[in-house]
Amino acid sequence: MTDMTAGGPGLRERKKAKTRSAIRTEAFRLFREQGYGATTIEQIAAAAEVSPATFFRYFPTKEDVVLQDDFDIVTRWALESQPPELSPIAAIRAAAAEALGMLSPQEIEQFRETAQLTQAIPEIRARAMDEFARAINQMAETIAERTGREPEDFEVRNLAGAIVGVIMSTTVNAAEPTWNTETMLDVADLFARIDRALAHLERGLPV
Amino acid sequence: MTDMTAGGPGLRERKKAKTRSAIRTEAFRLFREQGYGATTIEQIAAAAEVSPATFFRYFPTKEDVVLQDDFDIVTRWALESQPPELSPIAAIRAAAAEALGMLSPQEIEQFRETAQLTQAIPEIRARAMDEFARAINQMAETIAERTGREPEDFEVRNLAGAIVGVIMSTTVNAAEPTWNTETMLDVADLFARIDRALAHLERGLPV
DNA sequence: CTCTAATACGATAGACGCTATCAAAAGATA
DNA sequence: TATCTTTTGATAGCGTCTATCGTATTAGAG
Repeated sequence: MTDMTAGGPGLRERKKAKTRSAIRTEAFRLFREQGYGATTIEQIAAAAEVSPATFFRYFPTKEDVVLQDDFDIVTRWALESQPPELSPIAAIRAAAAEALGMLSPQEIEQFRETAQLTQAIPEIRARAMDEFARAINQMAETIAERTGREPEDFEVRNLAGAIVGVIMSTTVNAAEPTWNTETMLDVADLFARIDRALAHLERGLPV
Repeated sequence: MTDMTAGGPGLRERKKAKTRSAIRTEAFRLFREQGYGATTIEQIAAAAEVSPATFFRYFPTKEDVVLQDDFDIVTRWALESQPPELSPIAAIRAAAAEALGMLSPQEIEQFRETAQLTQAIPEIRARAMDEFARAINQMAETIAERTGREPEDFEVRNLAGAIVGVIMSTTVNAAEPTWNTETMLDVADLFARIDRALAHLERGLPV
């Protein structure tokens, strides 16, 4: 038995991670240069130096190149490490701030580009909204743990829905988006709005 | 000048409505019999006795056959006809109950099938979630009218987000859906849950 | 180092959703 | 009837995605 296995992930895993990263990087570059719709899988595969078939081994659909980020894992971790005496909403606010602080400038840029594509491309936006729905279930589980109630509890799920809802309201654009590709998106500002929305919810949404 | 033009919609419009209805009816029948994914546009077009090209003239995508219902128009109308002294949430609750009452048994059945497909088919569910996002904007406009504030107002949009969020939480399944196609869906029960969720929100979401 | 089993890859073929174009058919107008 | 507009069908084509199969690479054991 050789000793190499103990160290890190094997050679195979490293190559896979490298290929995956290459595909994503090249895809985003092409999206920037030509736009999402005008970029084909064939082009992405060629740029990443893999076959088109290999693309689909790493990402089930074209949309997943954009959407499969690991950010929600970070958020979830940050949320679970909040002190239990905080109220659910307060814990989320603290976790969000913490998660934002943990992102490297590169990751922030990646996040920014993802968010931008999410707003601009209908298919991607739809998929992102679907993940909001799954977020309700996750949120319900977290709230259930903190309050000692069941994740299926109606009021627990309802609170989770309201939290996700107000976060959505900060993400979804108010006016018809004026898609001059110039519309920059400030990640820090987005998080500030989310925090403000949650604070408003905590006060009972007075209008 | 003949008198026929004065009466109702012309022959052209009637044929169009008929074709549209035929496509939808046949599509839903095939979805029931074979499932959504296993049904092709070609089959739907053949069953409705039109060409595949004509299908796309009536519905931009396959998903739209399921999703383009006129229910939200009904809801919107019911909402605007609520007395202005009601709070936004109370008005929505009253409007929902009223809208449900206005549906014929056929329309309820159509609604039921749509909701079922929406939960079962990922692509459709994603599209439906996207319409929830647009619903936030509509809701914000309605709330703005009722409260005399701007639709772009942060707190107005936030309240709209929370309302749509709790409605989502009643729609999205809690547990992993056990998709034995047997899982029936009771429309009246769904509306009851929505009403309960809004009442809970009105009380400030106590847990 | 060699052999074997497991795994990833590339190449190919094909189904399906969807778009574009153009000529034919049907409805409206006079 | 004659003319103009709208709707339709037929055809061709692009791009996403699936399935299959032979090959190459890696892991693990003798």
